[in-house]
Amino acid sequence: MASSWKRKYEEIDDNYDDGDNDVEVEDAEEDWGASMDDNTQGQHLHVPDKKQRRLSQSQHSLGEEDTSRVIVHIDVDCFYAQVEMIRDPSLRDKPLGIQQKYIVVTCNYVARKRGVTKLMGIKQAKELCPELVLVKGEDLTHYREMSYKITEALQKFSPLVERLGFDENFIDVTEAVNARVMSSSSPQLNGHTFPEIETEDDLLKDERHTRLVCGSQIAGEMRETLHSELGITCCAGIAHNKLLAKLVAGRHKPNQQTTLLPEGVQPLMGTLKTVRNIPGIGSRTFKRLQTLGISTVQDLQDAPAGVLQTEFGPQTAQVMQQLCCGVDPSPVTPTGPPQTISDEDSFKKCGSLQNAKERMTGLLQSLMKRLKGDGRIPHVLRVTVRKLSSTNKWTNRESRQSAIPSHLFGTGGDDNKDKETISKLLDLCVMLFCKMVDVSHPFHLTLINICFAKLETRSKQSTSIKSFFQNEPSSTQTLQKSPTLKKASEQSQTPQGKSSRSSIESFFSRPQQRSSSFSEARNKSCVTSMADHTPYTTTSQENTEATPSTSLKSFFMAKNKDGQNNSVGTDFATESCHNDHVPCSNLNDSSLIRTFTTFQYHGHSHGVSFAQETEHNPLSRVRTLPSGVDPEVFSELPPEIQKEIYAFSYQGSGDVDRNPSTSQSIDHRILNTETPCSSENLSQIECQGSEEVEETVSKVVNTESVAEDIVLPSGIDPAVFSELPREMRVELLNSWQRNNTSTDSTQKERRPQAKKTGKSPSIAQYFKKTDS
DNA sequence: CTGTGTCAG
DNA sequence: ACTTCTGACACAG
Repeated sequence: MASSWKRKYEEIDDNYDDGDNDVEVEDAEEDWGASMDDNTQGQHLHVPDKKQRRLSQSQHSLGEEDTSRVIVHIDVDCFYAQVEMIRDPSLRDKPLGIQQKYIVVTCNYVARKRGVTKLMGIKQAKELCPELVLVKGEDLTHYREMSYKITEALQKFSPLVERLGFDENFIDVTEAVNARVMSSSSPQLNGHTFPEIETEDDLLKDERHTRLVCGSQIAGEMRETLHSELGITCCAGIAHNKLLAKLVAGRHKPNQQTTLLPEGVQPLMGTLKTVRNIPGIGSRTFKRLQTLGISTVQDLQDAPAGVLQTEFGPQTAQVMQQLCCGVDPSPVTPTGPPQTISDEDSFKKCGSLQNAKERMTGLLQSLMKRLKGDGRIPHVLRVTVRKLSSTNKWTNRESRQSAIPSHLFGTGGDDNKDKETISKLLDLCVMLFCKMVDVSHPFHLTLINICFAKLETRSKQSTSIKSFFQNEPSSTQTLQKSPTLKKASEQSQTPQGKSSRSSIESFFSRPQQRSSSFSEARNKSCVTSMADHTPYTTTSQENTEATPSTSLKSFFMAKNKDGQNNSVGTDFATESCHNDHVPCSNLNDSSLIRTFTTFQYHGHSHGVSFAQETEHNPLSRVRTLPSGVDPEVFSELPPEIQKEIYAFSYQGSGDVDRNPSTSQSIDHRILNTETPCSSENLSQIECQGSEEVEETVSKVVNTESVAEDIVLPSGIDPAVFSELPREMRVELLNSWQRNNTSTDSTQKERRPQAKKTGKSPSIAQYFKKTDS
C-alpha cells in the first residue's frame, strides 16, 4: 500500500511541476497572511546530501499516517456579511461591508468585486467603492448565534465536530463513510476534486478514492442542510486529515466544495507560497524559520531535522515537517461549550477611572445576559487592558484575574438582583483594573476586556461540589477537551475513530447539556433535533436539572455594547512606556503542537524572562487588596490605613501573593475576625454568620493539611479538600455542619440555597457600596 | 494558579 | 493604521 501510494504521488508531483503558479490566483480573498516580504531569496539553507527523507522519514517517525479517515472542513463564506444579508435581504445585491470601529472586517462578494478586502480601512474602502453599505458589526451576538446553529446542525452528521473560530468546523465523518461504503455501491462525486480528474471512472481505481467520494456526498448534504435550514452558504474541503481538508476547501470559492485525492497532497502543499500559509505556523514561527533561511514549503521539507530541532525542539520540528508534507494525525476533537465568555471594547482613549467604570459596566451588562443564556456560572473574572504605547509592540495586553465569590451567582435566578450582581462585579473589576493601572496618574488605555472563566454548571451546586472530590469528570467540570486523547497519543499515532469514543461521550452525553452548552445564542428556531438522533447520549446520569434557562432567549439580546467612545479629555501624548520589555524571539513552540498533534510537548524554550512591571509605580498602584474589600471604599481611606491594609493583605484564592510570608497568618486573622486592620473595610469572610463552624473552619483553612480532629464526610479526600479555595472550604463545612449527616451529605447538598436571600451575611456586605 | 504569548478566524 | 472581537491552550514563575 505504501509503495503504491508513493508511486502515485511521484507521478503527480511531476505533472504539477508547472501547475502551481496559477493556482491561487483566482480570488483576492483568502490570501491573507500571504503578504510575505520579498524575502524570496531562495537561499534556503544548504541541505546535506540525502534529503530524500522528507515524506518518508516524517511518516516513519510517526508510523504510517492514517489515510482511512475522512474529514470535512466547512468554511462559511464571508460569515458576518452573510448573517447581515440574512437579517436584511435587501443587502444581498449591494456591496456590503461589516464595520468594526474604523475597519471593514469582512465584506460580501459584491464588494469584493469592487476591490474591497478584509481588514481594509473604512476610508479606503469608501474611496474604492462609494456605494459600499456599511453595517456595524461590533456586537457579535448575531454572529455567535448563527455560529452555534451551524455547529449544531453539523452535529447531526457526526458527533465529532470541532469548531475553529465562528465560521469554520471540522467534522470527522469516517464512521458515516464506513457505513455507506458498506451498503451503497458506487457513490457519486459531489463538487470538485484536486487535482481535477477527467472522468469519474478515474475514481474507481483506488478504494481510498471511494471513501473520499463518499465524504463528498456527505459534505454536500451538510451544505444543503445549512442552506435549507439556516440560509447559509459555505465551502467544504474533504480530505483524510484536518490540515488537508482545510487547505483544499479554499480551492473553489464561494459556495463550492473540493475533495482532495491522495495523489494531490504534494501538489496542494506546493501551491502554498510560504510556510506561513500552513495553519499552525504563525508570524512568530515564520520569522524564526526565515532566520534559518526557510521560507517556502520546499525549504521546510528539505531542511535538516537537526537544524529545526536546535531552534524549535524535537517535537515542534517534527510536527512542522509533517505539516509541510501534508501529514497531520491530529484528531477532530469535539468542541465543548465555550470555556470563557468575554466581551471587549477598543477605543481611542480611556483616561479616567470613571470612564473605565462606565465601559466596564457596559461590558458586564452584556456579559450577564450571555451568562444567563449559557446557564453556567463563572468562578473566575479577568480584566485585560491594552495601554497605548509608542513602540506599539504587538499584543501589549495586561491582565489580572481573581476568583469570583461564589455567592455572587448563587441562585442564578434572573431576578432583578442583576443590578446588584453587576455592581459587585464592577467592584471586582475595578480592583483588578487598579492592579494594572495607576489611576492616580494620567493613563491612556485603548482597550478593555472582561472575561468570565472557569464556567461550571450550576446544577444545584451539589453535584458540582461532589464531583470535585470524586474524580468523575461529571457534568459540572469546566468541560474541556478530553485529556484522554492526549494520553492515547503517546504511543505514536492512534487510530482515532473509536478510541476517542469514551471521551466524546462526556461532552455529548446528554443532549440537554450539550444544548445548554451551545445555547448561549440559540433559540427556538431550527434545531428540532435535540431529542431525536444522538444515539450516543445514553451516559446520562441524574442530571435532570442543570437545564439552564432555555426559556430566556437571547435572540434580541440587547446590544448594549455601543460605541460611545471618543470621550477624549486631555491630550497628553507623553505616555511614558517603561513597558518595553520586548518579548523577543523566545517562547514556546507549543502552538504548533497544540494545533496539530496530540502530543505533549516537553521541549525547552530558550526563554527570555522579562521582568514585567514589578517595581515601577510605588504605592498608588493597588496591589493586593484582600478579596472582599471594596476598592472604592479603600481608595477613600487615609493613606495610613491603606498602607496598613496592604501590609496585611493576604491572598484570597485568586490573588497573586506578592508577600508570601504573610499569607497564612493573615488568613488566620481574618478568618477569626480579628482583623487587625481597619476592620470595617476588610472582609471578614463569608462564614461569619454561623459561629458554630467558625472554629472548625479556621482550623481547616489555616493549615496546609486538614487537621485531624476535623471530620470530613466520608468520600471526601482530605488532601483534596485542603487544596480547595478557602471560600469553598468554608462553604462546604457550613453545609456539612448544617445537615449533620455524615456520609449522605456528599450525596445531595442542596444547601447553597440557604444563602439565597439576604439571609446569610456573607461577604456580600463587603462588596456593598456605602449606599445601602 | 496566574499572567503572558502564540495561534486562529 | 497589523487594525477588530473574540476564543483556545501551553508554559513559566
